[in-house]
Amino acid sequence: MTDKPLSGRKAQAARNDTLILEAAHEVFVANPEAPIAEVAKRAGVGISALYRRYPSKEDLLRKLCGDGLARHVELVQEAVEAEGDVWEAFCHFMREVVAADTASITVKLAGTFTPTPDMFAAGVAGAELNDALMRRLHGAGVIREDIAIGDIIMITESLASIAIGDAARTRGVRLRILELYLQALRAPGRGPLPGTPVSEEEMGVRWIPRNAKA
Amino acid sequence: MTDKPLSGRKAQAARNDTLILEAAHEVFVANPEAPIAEVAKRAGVGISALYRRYPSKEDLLRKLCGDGLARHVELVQEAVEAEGDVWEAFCHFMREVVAADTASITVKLAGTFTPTPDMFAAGVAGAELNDALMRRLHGAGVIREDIAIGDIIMITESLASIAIGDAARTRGVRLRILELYLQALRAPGRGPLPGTPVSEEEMGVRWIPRNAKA
DNA sequence: GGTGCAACAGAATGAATCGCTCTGTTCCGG
DNA sequence: CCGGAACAGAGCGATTCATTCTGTTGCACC
Repeated sequence: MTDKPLSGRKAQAARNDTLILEAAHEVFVANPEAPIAEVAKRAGVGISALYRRYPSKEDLLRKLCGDGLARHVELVQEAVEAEGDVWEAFCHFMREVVAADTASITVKLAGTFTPTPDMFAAGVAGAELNDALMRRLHGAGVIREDIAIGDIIMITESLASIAIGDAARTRGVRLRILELYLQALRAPGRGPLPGTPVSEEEMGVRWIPRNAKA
Repeated sequence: MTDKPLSGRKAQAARNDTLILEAAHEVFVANPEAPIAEVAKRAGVGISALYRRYPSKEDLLRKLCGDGLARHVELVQEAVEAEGDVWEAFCHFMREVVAADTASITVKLAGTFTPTPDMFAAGVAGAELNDALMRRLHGAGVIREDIAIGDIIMITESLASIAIGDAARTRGVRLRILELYLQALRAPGRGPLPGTPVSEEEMGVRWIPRNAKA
């Protein structure tokens, strides 16, 4: 049982695993309502290769969203635990979030499937880490005092909506605009902000599946 | 021929005109692919009331988008011609753009219909006015030097993507985040921006209808 | 009080889309 | 040469939606 060549059908299967996930990510970020056939085409495989792995489209979506969420939680954790300059850790975190496109996936796909308990758990864990991150930033006095976590989330989501040209160009532009945000977020602010930040409950609504009748 | 009461069927018809447009705006901003029946329901009229006014869904979309574009051009013009504080005029302009939701409509609907020559003309006029506005801002030295019009457009579009709670709440949050942007845009910046602004050509692509085969 | 018609509501239609299943094919391991 | 895992993609059935069609209503005018 060597594991280098892993030749033949097995190899193709293993390759297809990641091929499919990558294709699905690209396709569904570009268009959350894309047909499953488009994912297959992008991955260069047949439809049955998809259904062999996931019992239904919803399952694939769930997997994708779960991965995105997990990655996001990972990034927040890193930011919370990072040693050294607190502000730099935050900037790095934000750039990573934009680059990994985790906000795109979670926001655009939210409501297209019924979440699993695991995802709820991850969501809760993420929320707590978010709070920890904010406390850390405020404690160090590096971020404007009137900024709450809801603002940060709105920012990442608004950045995720930017799409122009190909994926690389899109990322470049998002990172450019992100820099504007970062400079604006840094304490002290140049002036007060109107309104109130978005609260946890306001965001939670999005996770209920959009099937119920009016 | 009094024109106050304008009783009976005529009155209802006139009322329906605006009712339908408002409903269509709300519905399509919330979901650009919404069925025409939803617009009818929101407007509280039957489907035939729509088809009496617009030959097809595409025509309605065009009308909506055209109106949004026209309004946008109006706002830019005001900003360019405004007397007094240049920066204040710009801030006012941005707040109006966010409040009027013109970016939402034009971006989300772009590509869902074939544009008319008029719309191209309006687009060109708008682009020129945009440039004039930027020249004015840079001339007065109130905006960061490294900001181009493409950045401003990305900003308005990213703001337009924010949606949470009802329309009023959404607008409040957008205005809040806008304030962050405005503070970041004000000269002098706190640091350089990476990448390059989005160019005119990059944006133009979106207006070609999304029908052609791959 | 009847008549024509503009304006309307909403059901019926026909075309398209899409998730999923099913049939047949390929190619590796033994 | 055989069995079966893995696959490609056509076909099916359900759903969705733009548009059309069939009445219905109420106003203006006689």
